Amino acid sequence: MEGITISKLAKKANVNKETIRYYERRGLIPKPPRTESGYRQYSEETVSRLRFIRHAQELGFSLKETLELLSLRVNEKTTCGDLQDIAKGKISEIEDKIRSMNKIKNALEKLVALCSGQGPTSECPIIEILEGIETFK
Amino acid sequence: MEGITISKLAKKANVNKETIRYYERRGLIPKPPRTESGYRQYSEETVSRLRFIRHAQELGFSLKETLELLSLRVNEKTTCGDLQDIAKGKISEIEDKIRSMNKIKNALEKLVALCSGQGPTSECPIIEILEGIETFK
DNA sequence: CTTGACTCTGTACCTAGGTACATAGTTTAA
DNA sequence: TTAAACTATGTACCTAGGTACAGAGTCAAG
Repeated sequence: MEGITISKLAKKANVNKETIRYYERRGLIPKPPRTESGYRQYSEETVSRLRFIRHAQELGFSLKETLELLSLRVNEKTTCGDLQDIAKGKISEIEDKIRSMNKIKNALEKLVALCSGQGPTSECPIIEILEGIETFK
Repeated sequence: MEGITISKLAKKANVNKETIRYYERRGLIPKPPRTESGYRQYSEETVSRLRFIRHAQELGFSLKETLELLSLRVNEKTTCGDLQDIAKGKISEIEDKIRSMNKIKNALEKLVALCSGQGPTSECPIIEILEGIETFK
């Protein structure tokens, strides 16, 4: 068999076979040529493509965003600056998330500080505060 | 009608009606008494309960964890210290998430720094690196 | 007493990112 | 040549946290 079978590709790119078919459905990887009996035949290019997708995921891009990234790449009008803008946007997004996580962390730390760690839950300020009306974000 | 109807409750607790029914199914709020015709009749207590759930959600607890929190509360053997441990565990979890987000942010910042912001995507280091074999986390 | 606003149940649908089958056909190695 | 190991398709299922109907019954105001 010429070309890489789906299992081989899955191993090479370290993803699940079903995930490859799922990506094909979502349009993240092109529909590969088939053998006469219908088996998918992949090239090394698809390995890079899957690697691209995986890296983008690791950077916090969703599959939808990754698809946009892949589409931008083949668009002649897209410039390096466009990609830079996208990356910068993602950085802001991540900064927002980090800020929000820190707020949550601070709120939890306040709860822990208030609680003596002793006695029944009926006297626990953690519960009391969770039930309270005031938001403490 | 004695008791609070589902719509009133939804307004008071600032959640969707369907969400209330969903929480009932998930066991997060107790099944309320019904009128003869089958209408749910809530008490003020449920308002606090919903408030509890919402606050827990804001603190990053999942519905499953919130259910555990609610169950702990009614367990006589649970101490204030148990709750403190749970809150502390949540703090560690959040710290892990923040660390991971910072890694992603750093990686993205490296990409942006490498990219001149000019020229076609074919020469963009962002694309090149996303395609590359090395992980740059 | 009618009409609009409300409630009930059940089920389907949604996003995100897949995983797991069942059933049928194909390829390969002993 | 036959059994194991592959592949195909389609569909259902999973977590998380809900939302949106449809169709039927109920309640309250004018």
